[in-house]
Amino acid sequence: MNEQAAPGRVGDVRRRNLSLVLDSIARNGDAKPSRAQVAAGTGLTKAAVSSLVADLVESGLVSEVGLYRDGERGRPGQGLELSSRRGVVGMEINVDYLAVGLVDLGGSLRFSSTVESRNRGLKPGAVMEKLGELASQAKAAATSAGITILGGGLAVPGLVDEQRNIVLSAPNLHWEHEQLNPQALLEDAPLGVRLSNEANSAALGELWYGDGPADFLYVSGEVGVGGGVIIGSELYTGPGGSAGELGHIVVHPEGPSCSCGGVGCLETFAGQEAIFEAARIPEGSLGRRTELLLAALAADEPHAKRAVRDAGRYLGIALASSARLMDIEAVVLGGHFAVLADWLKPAVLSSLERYAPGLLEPESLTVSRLEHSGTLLGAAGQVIRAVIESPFEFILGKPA
Amino acid sequence: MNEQAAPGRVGDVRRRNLSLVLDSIARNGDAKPSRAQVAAGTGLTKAAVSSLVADLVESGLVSEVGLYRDGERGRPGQGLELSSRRGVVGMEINVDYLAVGLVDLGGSLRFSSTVESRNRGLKPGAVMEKLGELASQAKAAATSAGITILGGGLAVPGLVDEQRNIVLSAPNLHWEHEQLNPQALLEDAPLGVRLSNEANSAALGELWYGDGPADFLYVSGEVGVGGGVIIGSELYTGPGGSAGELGHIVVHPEGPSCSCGGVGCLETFAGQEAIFEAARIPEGSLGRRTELLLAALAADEPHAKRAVRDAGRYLGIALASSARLMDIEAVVLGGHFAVLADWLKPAVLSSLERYAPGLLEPESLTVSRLEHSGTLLGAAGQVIRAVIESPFEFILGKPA
DNA sequence: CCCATATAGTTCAGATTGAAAACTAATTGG
DNA sequence: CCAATTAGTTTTCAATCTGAACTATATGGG
Repeated sequence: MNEQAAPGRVGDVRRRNLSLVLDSIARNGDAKPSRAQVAAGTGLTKAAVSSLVADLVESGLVSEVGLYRDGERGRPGQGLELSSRRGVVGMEINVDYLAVGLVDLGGSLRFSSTVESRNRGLKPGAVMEKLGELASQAKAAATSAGITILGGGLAVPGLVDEQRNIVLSAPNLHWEHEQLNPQALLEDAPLGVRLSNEANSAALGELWYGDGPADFLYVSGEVGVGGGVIIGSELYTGPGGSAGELGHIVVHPEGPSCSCGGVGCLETFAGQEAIFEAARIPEGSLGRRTELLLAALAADEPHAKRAVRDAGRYLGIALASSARLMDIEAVVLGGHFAVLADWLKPAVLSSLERYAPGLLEPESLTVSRLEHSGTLLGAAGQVIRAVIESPFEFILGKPA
Repeated sequence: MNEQAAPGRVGDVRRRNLSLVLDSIARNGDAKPSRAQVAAGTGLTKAAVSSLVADLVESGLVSEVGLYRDGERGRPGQGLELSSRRGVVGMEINVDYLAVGLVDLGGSLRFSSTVESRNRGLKPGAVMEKLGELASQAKAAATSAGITILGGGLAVPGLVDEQRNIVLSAPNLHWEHEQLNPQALLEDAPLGVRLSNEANSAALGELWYGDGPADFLYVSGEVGVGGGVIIGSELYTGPGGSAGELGHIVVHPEGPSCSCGGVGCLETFAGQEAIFEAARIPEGSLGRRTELLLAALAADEPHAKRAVRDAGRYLGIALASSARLMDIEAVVLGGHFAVLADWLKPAVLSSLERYAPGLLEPESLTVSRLEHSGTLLGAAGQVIRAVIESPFEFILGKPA
């Protein structure tokens, strides 16, 4: 007999309802709902909510924050919120910088720090050591703010195997099948450290802490062109975990060869390198080249304008195909594309209009406002969401 | 408070376990498992399975089929199977034919009938009337076989709104926003008739009754080029229900204009019309033109060979992009593409190798063996799956 | 100032359900 | 014919929700 689904036990009902209550409190974070409001919102009885909230408060996930005084009749409720004394550390390794952030359960970024670091070509061990120093800063910040760190999320610009903590391939770091030990960054954290893809984390950050709708494609223009697909408020990673690889969609069958071995991939037209080259920006650091490009654009320099226009045109083709294939109705531009948005967006829109008229509303092509913190928030948020979705498991092994 | 998830009640556990048991019996259809085997397979106790099976037998969904006699020691078990006395009618409207089939809960096609019918341009009412005659045949077949019809599935070659029984757009029938009344085809069926898209149904048929793996893209070459995406053994329809539209992926930015208003869509290279035209097959009925094309290919006629090779090449580009974007690892060719597979497949494979080397194994590009019955089985199967997934709801309003 | 009214939250009986264990049923093999 | 073995049922128990009754704490009119 081949089976997979677990049988339903009576206790599963409580698991689910603990999550439901926690989620309800999380969604209404600003309102600090009372037990009675949670009961109304979830459809559970007051009795059940009381019992569930008691468990959540005891575990430290939820705190009571004083009484209501809204001038209404009746006994005032106890406001509930996700504990601001429990946090998760978001971390990011990128090609030219490292970053950490401390996010409390309510989603507030309580501390963050970024350092420049030329990571391309460095061994994972060296990079992890540098990142460890940043993580220590986050731990110190947590201690002084009285925050217990539950876990961490580490985003890298490449394809990862979350289960086994392996970076399968991060071409822009020149990493190939590298075993990491992210747990070492936060040794005492009961939930450990979760490895994730940078574009996917940024997409999730946009979903949870930005203004991404329930369904959208996040497009990250970094050195490569990555993407994160959000469907029904969930990250879609595909059966093998590598969905959203927008950069290697074929946008011109007679286009140039790509580093992936293919031909005419989007990345050969809209990757950072391709844009800089077409715009005739000389070699240099990424930050410097970006400055030069923006200056050239501002000065109406024809090569620069043309480079960005072409990138936008091919990005539009890729988006048209993606939207058709996956029925995507909104797109959020991030990374390099957010920086270039003023010049890029018109080209993308006119390309969309040419290749898939009427498919995407112009208003549904938006630009991320979170910038780098989006990735940190998303990386940490994945751990926070895991707790919200399975508080029961967390309560069992609770850390005091 | 904005909430969506329903609270977990104690009774939900039984709902879930009823489905689990029914699913276990369905998966092991040929083995006719005993209660004890179901218990072992699901992880439930024998006691729980006994109680659950009693409800399922009483509702008529499951029947006991005699004792085991496998020569082992111990009391023999009662074999269980999905009742072969309950069935669902699958129906299909396509451009040049109508079809119905009677499928029992176990997935056997107990009766089927197809008639040629030039439906393009006909009003939905006229087509539905013709289809009603075929449905009557299915009903008569059910009666004489002692099968109670629970519901039906109707597949059409276009985008549908399942909830409201509207065909939003079926360009090849020249239907645009047509309200149907599929319930009228099977008036007494307690579960009604479910409208669905033809390519999606065919994909599901391939999944449930063919040899499709848990994750694949079904590509249907009919008059248009459609697709059905199966992920984790589920149909992926996208937030708006129109995912899988492979036909309008842009495969050449300077390609011809497409009926969708776009440019360079796959359909302009690999749609039936495009292939016939490039192969210089004269106008005529679809069946006749297909015969001529196959004859020309067999005779090594250069235009025909080139037409199919080009179609394959562009199909390969679309598949490369799709596989990258959605992380798809297997493709099943159906419809026209299955008929042309011998000539088409080499071109698709070499195109894949050029545009996305190593992404898809040649063995994971397969050809459907179900042909037309795949769509019927898939259309009916959706109703069968709905019962398997929610037997509790079915038991409540059970028909005698 | 007091009490009717209203709202928040708790307590407790009742119902549903699966687990576990003991039990009954049916078969094989020595 | 009986021990061993496997299938399936019955019984007891614990978990957990609902619903109703109850307690707690506020507002506001007389």
